[in-house]
Amino acid sequence: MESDVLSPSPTSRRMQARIVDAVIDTVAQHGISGTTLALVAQAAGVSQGVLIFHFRSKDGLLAATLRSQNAAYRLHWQACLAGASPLQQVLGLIRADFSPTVCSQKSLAMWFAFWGEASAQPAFQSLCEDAERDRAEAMVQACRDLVAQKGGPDPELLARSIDSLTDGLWLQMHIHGARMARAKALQQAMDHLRLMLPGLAGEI
Amino acid sequence: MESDVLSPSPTSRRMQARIVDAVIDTVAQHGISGTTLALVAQAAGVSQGVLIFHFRSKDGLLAATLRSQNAAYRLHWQACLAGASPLQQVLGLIRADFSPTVCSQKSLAMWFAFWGEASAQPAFQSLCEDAERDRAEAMVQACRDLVAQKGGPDPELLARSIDSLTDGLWLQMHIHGARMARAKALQQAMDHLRLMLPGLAGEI
DNA sequence: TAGAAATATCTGAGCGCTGAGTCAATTTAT
DNA sequence: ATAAATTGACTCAGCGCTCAGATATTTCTA
Repeated sequence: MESDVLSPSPTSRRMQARIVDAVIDTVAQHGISGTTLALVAQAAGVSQGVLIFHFRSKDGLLAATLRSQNAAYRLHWQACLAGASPLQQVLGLIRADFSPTVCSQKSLAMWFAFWGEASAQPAFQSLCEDAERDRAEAMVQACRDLVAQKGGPDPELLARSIDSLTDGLWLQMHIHGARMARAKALQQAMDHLRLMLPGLAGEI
Repeated sequence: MESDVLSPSPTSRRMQARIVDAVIDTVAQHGISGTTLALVAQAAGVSQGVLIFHFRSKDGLLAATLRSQNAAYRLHWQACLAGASPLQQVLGLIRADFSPTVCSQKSLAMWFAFWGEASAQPAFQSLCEDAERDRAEAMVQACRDLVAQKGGPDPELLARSIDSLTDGLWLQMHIHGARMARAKALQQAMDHLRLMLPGLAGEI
């Protein structure tokens, strides 16, 4: 049986997760061009052969890692939606993007590494695209509900502004490292939101 | 004589510029991990040896390319400042980020390729950092002047919001390719600016 | 239930190939 | 004439990936 996404035994699943973690560490530290099977195997504490056994090729390994992180990211922001008020949904989506899990130095380095290679690897491109699009739709929906309830600017403009802002803050956190800390970025995002929703300043 | 940045003869300078152009094309198309001396040499129409002769190593070649693009970017936005009113400066800085030269698909692909490798290559990191910082300072100054003259929110918040927004739009243009076109991104940035400066909506 | 057979997982030495960098020879500029 | 610039064949370290065999896990049988 092919050891792809389908039918992984528990043993296999655990090993694959361990390898994916090692890929993230390695990519974050060495970039994609510096990531070799030897380094990943060493980081995971296994032999090189097992990487190919589970993922067929280096590209398969990278794609699986990207899919895995996509899924984790999605679960993370979706958790903020259920049963929350529109305002809480918007705030939750923003906070989710600045939570320690999602935007650690390591995580950012990994995302940017993949984004950097996306134009060269169409497979990466579409995976990256999907992740962002679903989340953007959720933000538009939350903003529509919020504006319908409490007033404010055009909800689509608001949603896209928030998305662009958080993306931009990610870029700055990545480039400036410790000089643009997570807390500072979140603060900035919230200040910005207050500016765009002056009527709700008290509630933010 | 070392053929570094110092003392390039006209012949040398022309060849180096030609090689740097080839690097940009190659990196944009194949990513940094897919960029080889052979590909760059082919794109430039020269032999591999000459790349090493002028830039010592592949890393030297990439670093020189990044420096060159940094300088071009800086010249480009600085041209919008001289003798312009504060509002025109702010608008000019924004427009500069969305001009065809600066944010073509190729250019974006190159920047993201380098940003992706920045965490692995400290040399890239600091080069990327410098470029953004100077431009951010110019934006803060322009916003201070603008707010002093025409009123508005806290100028530093305004400046950082604009910077984050444009960075985020770059990310979206890069990831979504044709689906987030340059004109649309610029439109979005301007809509956003009107939202933050309602008093100046008529002038934007 | 024990234990054998079958399958799934894992190892690590090794293979073929590619890519960065060298260098002696040649061409071009001063 | 001298130095600078360029070539392209070459080296060799290191890469992705293979594979024969070892080990663990599951399934079958009595």
